Amino acid sequence: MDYKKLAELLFPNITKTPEDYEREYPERNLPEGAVVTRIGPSPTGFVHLGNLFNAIIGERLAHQSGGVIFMRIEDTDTKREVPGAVKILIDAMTQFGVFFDEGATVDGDNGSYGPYRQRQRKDIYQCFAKQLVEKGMAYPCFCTEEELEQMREHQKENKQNFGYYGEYAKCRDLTYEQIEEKISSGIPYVLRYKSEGCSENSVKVYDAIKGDLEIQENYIDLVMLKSDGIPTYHFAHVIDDHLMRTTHVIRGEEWLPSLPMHVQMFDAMGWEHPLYCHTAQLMKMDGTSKRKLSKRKDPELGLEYYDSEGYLVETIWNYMLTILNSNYEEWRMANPDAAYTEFKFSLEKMGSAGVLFDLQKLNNISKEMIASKDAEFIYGELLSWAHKYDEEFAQILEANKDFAKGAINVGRNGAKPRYDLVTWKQSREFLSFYFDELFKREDEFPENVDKDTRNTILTKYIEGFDINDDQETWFGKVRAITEELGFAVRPKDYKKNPEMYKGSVVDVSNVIRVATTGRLNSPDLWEINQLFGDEKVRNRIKKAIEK
RNA sequence: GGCCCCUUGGUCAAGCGGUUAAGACGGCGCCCUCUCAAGGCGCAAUCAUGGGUUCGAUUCCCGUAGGGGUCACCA
Repeated sequence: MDYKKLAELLFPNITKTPEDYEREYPERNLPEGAVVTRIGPSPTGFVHLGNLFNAIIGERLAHQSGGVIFMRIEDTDTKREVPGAVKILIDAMTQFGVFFDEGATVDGDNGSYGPYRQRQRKDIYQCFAKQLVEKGMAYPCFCTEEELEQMREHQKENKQNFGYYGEYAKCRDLTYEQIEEKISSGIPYVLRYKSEGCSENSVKVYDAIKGDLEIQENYIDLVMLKSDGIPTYHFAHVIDDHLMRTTHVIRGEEWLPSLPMHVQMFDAMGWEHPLYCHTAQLMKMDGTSKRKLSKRKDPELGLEYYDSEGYLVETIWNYMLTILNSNYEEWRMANPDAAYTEFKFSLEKMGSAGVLFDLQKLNNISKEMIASKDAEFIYGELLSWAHKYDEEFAQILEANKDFAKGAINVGRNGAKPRYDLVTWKQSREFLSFYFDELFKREDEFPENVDKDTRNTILTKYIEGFDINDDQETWFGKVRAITEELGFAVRPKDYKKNPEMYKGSVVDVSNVIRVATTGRLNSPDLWEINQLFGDEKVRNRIKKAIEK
């Protein structure tokens, strides 16, 4: 077989040579040890946690080493492409704090190793494919979907390994004449790599996360180019990451099974493969077993979820870094105020087992993060969240700017600040009672205080109320009412001798609390009163007194 | 079914041949306390399993089980 002739038949329009591209995309001029990596999302319009997970690893690795991270759009599957997905992708990454040095942008490219959209790289792939055909290492395959389906059925029945290989690789030994005839009669074909591998052999590959891997050699004649001339992931990965001079390939471990194909292809091209970093999958508890997070079942897989719940980007990063690097949490405790960029991220500290996504832990980090911010900042973030998700609340926040900041700050001035706010969505609920527009009685008055007594408490309270009282004086008055009405001033006394009292100061203050805040649980009442001012306090109490 | 990856408390995990097997989240209890949040103190809870190697295995090797992934002209 004259492979040169076959190559010309298959790729008559390809005139550039691999050498041309090697010259066009030279080695990068970067400092020693600089990491070049990328994220390669498909433009499906859905940006999930896994994308962010891997992007964060890449971002840290690249930027802490003086390297480069770029975005390459893997749009080889036209069927799955969603219009506008690139913008969604870039916006999401930007929003979550991942910035790229080069790569695809909304309306083009930025960088000298492009194009960064794989469909635009068709000629490049074909050039290298042509070279492989010339060397007799790739061949056209005319098998139809039905034939392949039958092949799989047959293999299944006979308990053989699935795939296009050996005796099943029917198109492998087609003559030039046969190929020419099929092509001239317009039969579609794919280009397959002619694998010389054998399932008996194994190859060793070092993975920066998993360690030494011993994997079965690839013996399948994988598809390099689909019938439309666009490459499959496998071929595109090899060509792109070589030409774009990627040093680290960070991707999910679902790629592990095809790793043999990739190293085989790199060998075939005569190139060194990049350092592979296969990350563990994000899991979720489902009943009693762990499972991979699923796009359909788990809303928290979509990045959109974290935005709508209202988490700080910083919180997400802190959580991600704690599950990504086992020593991050320790470092964070030692350096509570340091920026995460000061942490030295390392691949060695990454776990290789699947990680269960822990919302409680995330919330804990979020709580602490918000507690460390000042009211001005919190107000700003809360407001921009509200503009996006709850315009009514946004209007209220804007109309009561200083009051809102005061509400945020209740209980946060002392040495032990409150940790009330977890997410913006939750904050909206938590803070709602401060605002008359949103105020409503959410909890019932204490049951052991009858209606008349309750009204008496509230009436006496409002009679003696003076906004200028300091906290001690104010509570002294509550105590006085407590005593006067036959309640125990000290809760312990009531506990010891419940028959001697109607209740305790707890009940009395809870009556006042529910009247003031609509809730049985609230931050310090005196502080709330100070924020409210005389009129508002009196109004709330008056409204609570039932005739 | 083949192949591959993974396995320390409920969760994230430290450990890298000899430890009372860290720490964090969560849970529980106590303290503080007018409620809640926070805080302080404490408690419970882990080496999947069987065989080796070794004076000694959570740690090294092999098997088994369990979990996960993957076997497309999807990535």
